[in-house]
Amino acid sequence: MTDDESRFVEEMGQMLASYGMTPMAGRMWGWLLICEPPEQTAAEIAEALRASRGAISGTARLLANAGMIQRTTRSGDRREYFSAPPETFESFLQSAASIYRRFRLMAERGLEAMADRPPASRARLEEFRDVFAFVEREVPAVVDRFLREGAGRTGRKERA
Amino acid sequence: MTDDESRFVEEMGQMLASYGMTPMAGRMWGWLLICEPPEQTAAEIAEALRASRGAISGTARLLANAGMIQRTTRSGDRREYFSAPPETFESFLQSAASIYRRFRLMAERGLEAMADRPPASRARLEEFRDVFAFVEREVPAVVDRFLREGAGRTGRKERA
DNA sequence: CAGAACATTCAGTATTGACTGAAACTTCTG
DNA sequence: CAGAAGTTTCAGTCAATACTGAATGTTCTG
Repeated sequence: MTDDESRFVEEMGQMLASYGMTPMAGRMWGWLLICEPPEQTAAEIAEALRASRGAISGTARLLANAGMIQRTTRSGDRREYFSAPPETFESFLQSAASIYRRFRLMAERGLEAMADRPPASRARLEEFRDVFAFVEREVPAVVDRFLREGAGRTGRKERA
Repeated sequence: MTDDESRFVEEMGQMLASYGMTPMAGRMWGWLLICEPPEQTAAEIAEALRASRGAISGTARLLANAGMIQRTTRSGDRREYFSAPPETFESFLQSAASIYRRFRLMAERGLEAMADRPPASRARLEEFRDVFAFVEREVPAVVDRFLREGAGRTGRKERA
């Protein structure tokens, strides 16, 4: 790993950490975005990032749950391979969009909590809920539109 | 504050904390979404949340920077009033959308770091950049569309 | 300008939580 | 089935950081 690459990996670590993930999650994702070959074993990643196997294991699960990486296996090989292919960007975006859903649901819980308050008091939270409900509906549509409009432009394989 | 309201405030604290803000930021925002009157002084907030003045001060700046609350003053009153009116939801969304920009910029930094690598190796990051650039462009448009389409529906004052 | 009312800063404390590394577990090979 | 190769779990350590509260700074009033 060159110095520039190492800096990129480290900055990605800080960035994802600033959004509530762990630094290691950012480092691992960053590394999988630039590494060669694109598929790496846990051991390779641990060595590249100079991290423990335990950290890689936990972080891999976190990233996979967020839809940010892919785990693949090969027959006759006990090892697991991790990668961050283009498909994961979209699933990451879609899972990121679920944040809007969480906010809307929170607003609805709040409205239940203040069920017996006058309408004027509730108006703020109702508006809050409406704004987020709208974005929650529209963002997935934006990502889908990229898949259709943008697919050819970047030479990516068309899907579905 | 009723038990239900207190639970809402606390859950909002946990939720924003999970996205990299402080629990206090979430509590304060949550409280400002449901409190009566909608505008509250630092002293009132500190008492409601049973937090120190110092915490309120720092958190208020954080939330104001993120566009999530408004600070207002009144002539002949040294105190500052905090509130979370509907306008702030949109500015919050817009600042949330800037996250896509950060990701795109990060991809571009990464591409610089691997400038002398073969095109096949760079393809992943290029795709990454393209996806996020697309969403970065489109999400503000979604929010704007809400402002136009949704304004009447929720009885909110039309703007601009 | 003195003093009161409020806001901010910051050093210190307590808590949280990220990471390590050894032990336990799983899965494949001969 | 024994052993090897790999992965996951988890108790413990250490660093990061959220919050407190006293001291400092600021702004308005008489």
